[in-house]
Amino acid sequence: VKSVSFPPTIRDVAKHAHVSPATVSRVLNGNNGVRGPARMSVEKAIAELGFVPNLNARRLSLGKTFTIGVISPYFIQHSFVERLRGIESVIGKTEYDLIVFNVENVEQRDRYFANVARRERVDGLIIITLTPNTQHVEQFIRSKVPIVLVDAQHAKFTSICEDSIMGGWLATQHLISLGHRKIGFISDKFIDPFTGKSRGKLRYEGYEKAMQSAGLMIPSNYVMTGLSSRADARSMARTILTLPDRPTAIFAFSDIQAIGVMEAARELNLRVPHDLSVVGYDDIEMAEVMKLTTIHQSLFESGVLGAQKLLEQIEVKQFSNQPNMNTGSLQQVNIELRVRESTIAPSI
Amino acid sequence: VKSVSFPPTIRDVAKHAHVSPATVSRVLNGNNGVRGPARMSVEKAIAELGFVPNLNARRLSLGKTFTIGVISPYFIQHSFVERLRGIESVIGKTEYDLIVFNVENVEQRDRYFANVARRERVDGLIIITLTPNTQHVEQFIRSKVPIVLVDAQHAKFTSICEDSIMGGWLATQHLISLGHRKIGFISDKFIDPFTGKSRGKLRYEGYEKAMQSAGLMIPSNYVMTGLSSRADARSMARTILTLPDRPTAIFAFSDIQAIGVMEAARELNLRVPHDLSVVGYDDIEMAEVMKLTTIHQSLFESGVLGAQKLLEQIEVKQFSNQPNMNTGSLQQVNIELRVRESTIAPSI
DNA sequence: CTGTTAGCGCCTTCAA
DNA sequence: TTGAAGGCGCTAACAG
Repeated sequence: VKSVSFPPTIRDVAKHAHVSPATVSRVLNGNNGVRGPARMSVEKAIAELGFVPNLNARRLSLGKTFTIGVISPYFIQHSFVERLRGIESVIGKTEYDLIVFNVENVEQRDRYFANVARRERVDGLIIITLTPNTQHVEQFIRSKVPIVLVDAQHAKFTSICEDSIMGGWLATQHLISLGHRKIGFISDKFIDPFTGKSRGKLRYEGYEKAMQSAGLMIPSNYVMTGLSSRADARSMARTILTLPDRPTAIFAFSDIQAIGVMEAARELNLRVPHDLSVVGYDDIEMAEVMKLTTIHQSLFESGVLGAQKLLEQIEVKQFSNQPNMNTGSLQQVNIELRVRESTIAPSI
Repeated sequence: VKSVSFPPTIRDVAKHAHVSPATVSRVLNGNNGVRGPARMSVEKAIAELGFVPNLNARRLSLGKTFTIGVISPYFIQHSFVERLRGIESVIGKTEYDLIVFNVENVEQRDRYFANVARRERVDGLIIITLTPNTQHVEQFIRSKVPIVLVDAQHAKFTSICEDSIMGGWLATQHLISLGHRKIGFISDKFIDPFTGKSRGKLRYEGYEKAMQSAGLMIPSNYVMTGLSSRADARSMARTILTLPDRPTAIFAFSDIQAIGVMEAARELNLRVPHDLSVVGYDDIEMAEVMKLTTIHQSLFESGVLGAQKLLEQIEVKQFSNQPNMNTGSLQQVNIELRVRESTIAPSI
């Protein structure tokens, strides 16, 4: 028995099998022709020593990181977990590791965008809910790292998101067809220095379109935007619901906000749905529990799609050294209206 | 201007600053004496070229990975996200990257345990909710990788978890002091080939203790265990609540299960809390929305603690090459009863 | 088909 | 204080 280091290296295996390290490397890396006997003894040695190739050495040698980065704001956001699961379900089956970055403010975002989007850090990057600005875009392009946007959209990058205008329209149209004529809208900020363009703006456009087609007015105080938390939505809803001529229905940007609206209604002794109909967006687990009518979007699937698109781009880049081939493509995720018990015809 | 590769290497910087690579490395790695002028020109060159050291090269050279792994079952579990956030809040401030592994079945778990717990893969490992078995423990010790358990406990490893017996006792005692005498208990499986020992067993012990102290019976059909999902809890609750002599209160292993219980009650036209009191565990966001009485445990804090303990172990290991110094220490996370509107004195 | 050699980018003795 | 040289473990080009 030769002296072997722990963990064993490729050289230990080579000695053990009486071959050269190169040969071991060859059997490791697939089908390059290695003859029967040599291959056998190498495989035997690998098994005996419990050899596993050192990932860092491979990374350095190959100039690949075998790592996919995920940058997302607000890990706590319910939609994030679902998307991460989707991403993981794809990446977990590959040789890539998944490394996550949570960003909570502008500085952190800029730092991560600059430091993570480098060829030596990740082979690909999935950015969730953050829309890169011009400066970021330049950095990204220069870095040549394949990038996919999920729940955000930019002409220069493959983007995965639902048709928010359609979603806004569906939700609003549902309320209109129930007979509502006074419909409020609550959202996160339409534009925000942190996340960039919000999906809320597009959902508003859908809302607006439906209202206009039905010949309905949108009083300016029926529309409020703020932070995306439940508490903020609750306070916005309180404002709208105490208006002299309050709406009979509210469409909220997200389920979390919609639940905030329901809480505000409860505080004001308004029964949902009899006194107030509420529609949310996302169809998180809580929506089902709360029997909230909502727009279902497959968050998990958006993660899956994002990961798949990214892997494709990485592959394309490896074959033809022309990065960012597919960029700008927009992949829409299906959405559909899920009617539950929070919406009903207006009683007033 | 010299020709520089992109991204620039330490050699490019050296040329640019008319010094040797070693000198650059020295200024990079801190306070090793580098004289004023040399240091200045190196720093200038670094800034001008936008040089960032190649992480993989550092990793290989230093034999460190600058990576912390997190292995958890069920990414979707609400508690996971909170804990991950806690972990991230600590690790994000360090030079370590966070790499996540989602395990969904026994094979995957064993594979990750074997492949991830290696010095060349991670500098430390946080394992959530999974109790390692004897074979895993051997592997872990042999690997010399610092490991911390969160929401699980093992004598050989630093463990972070709440006092589940106390929690079970608190919840049950609350119901008893309200006047309940017939109290059911619903839990995930006490022992499971996948996760190992469940916290549920300990919570049961607390429940049992409180019941016994109060001289109350625990009919065997008042206790059920199964999958930890809402749906499974709902079906278990349905069974218990349709018993000829049904309990007036149910204590559930988790908030998610408690909500399943509430749903079952709703289906059976039992009002919560008037006809049935329900207590949960964890205090996830949904618990507040559902006004569920629950045991609050600081999930975020358990992540923070786990990460801190791990970093300590890594540091200790670096100074004295004696790994796993602190092992076996058990760090308890605070818990407290949060009384909301799902519990009330029994009316029957 | 297989061994030898050089190199990925950095860090760290060892001399000077 | 600084430079030269060698090595981390693996892969790939080039001989044989």
